[in-house]
Amino acid sequence: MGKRGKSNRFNVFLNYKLWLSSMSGDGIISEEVYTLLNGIRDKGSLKAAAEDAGISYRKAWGDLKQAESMLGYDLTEKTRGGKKGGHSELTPAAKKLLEAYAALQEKLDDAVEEAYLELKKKMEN
Amino acid sequence: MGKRGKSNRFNVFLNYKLWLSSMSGDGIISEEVYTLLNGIRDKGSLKAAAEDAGISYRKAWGDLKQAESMLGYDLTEKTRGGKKGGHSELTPAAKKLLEAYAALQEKLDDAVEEAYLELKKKMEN
DNA sequence: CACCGATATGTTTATCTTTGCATAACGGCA
DNA sequence: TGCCGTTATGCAAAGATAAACATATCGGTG
Repeated sequence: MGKRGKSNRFNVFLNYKLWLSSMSGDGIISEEVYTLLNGIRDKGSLKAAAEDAGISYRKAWGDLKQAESMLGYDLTEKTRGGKKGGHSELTPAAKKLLEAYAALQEKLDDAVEEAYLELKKKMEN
Repeated sequence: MGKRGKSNRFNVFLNYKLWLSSMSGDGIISEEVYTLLNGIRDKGSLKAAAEDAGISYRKAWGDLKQAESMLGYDLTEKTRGGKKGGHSELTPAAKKLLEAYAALQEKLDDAVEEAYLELKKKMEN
């Protein structure tokens, strides 16, 4: 600590959350869906992706379904039965979305970090 | 519509939400608190600010209290009784926070808008 | 000093979200 | 053909969040 004792540090973090929504406002595509899609790409299974994301399969399935209905096209191609019981994989559209979303997120992470530092500076002076 | 019929418009909006949180993760200062502070500044009353914000007085009061406890200093100076039953006003620290937050929000609004347009372009090509 | 309107706060309801449970379909494989 | 693991989906239970309700306190003012 400085010679004037405790400094007025702004000990608070800035967080943000992104989501896509339909014009009508109902239904969203949250970062959770983004996480799920990543998981599906890596694991080939919605069940595994849900577990990785720490949410119930029931919810993961519902969220994904809603996202697809909102966009108007499928994000996953899923099969039941077969050697491993079934599997899921991303459609080309989903891959495109993931790529675009990753770029968006990176850009916003930077913007938020920058904005936070400015806020902090203002609050600490 | 173009000659090839329906175009693949990306008819989805990008939304975002900001909040400040303590390091420990518990407790947040959401945009709601920002709205409340603005209302208090304009109306001189937490009750009125809560109504304007469309939330219950009970919640507004609790949110504000939590925000103050998180920051470690008061954002409002409140009195009970008196000619108008009581009133609330912002502390200098709160005014500073509001200013800083407004600047932050403007900057991020721009960043999000820009990022959205890029996303849209990528998804529509 | 009784009244008014706002702050202050505990307690109970209501609402919304997520999980959990149950059940079915599917298709390789032993 | 019976078993396995996954997708698919309805429904009830549990948890989280916010609203409502109930008081109490305070200090001008009529």
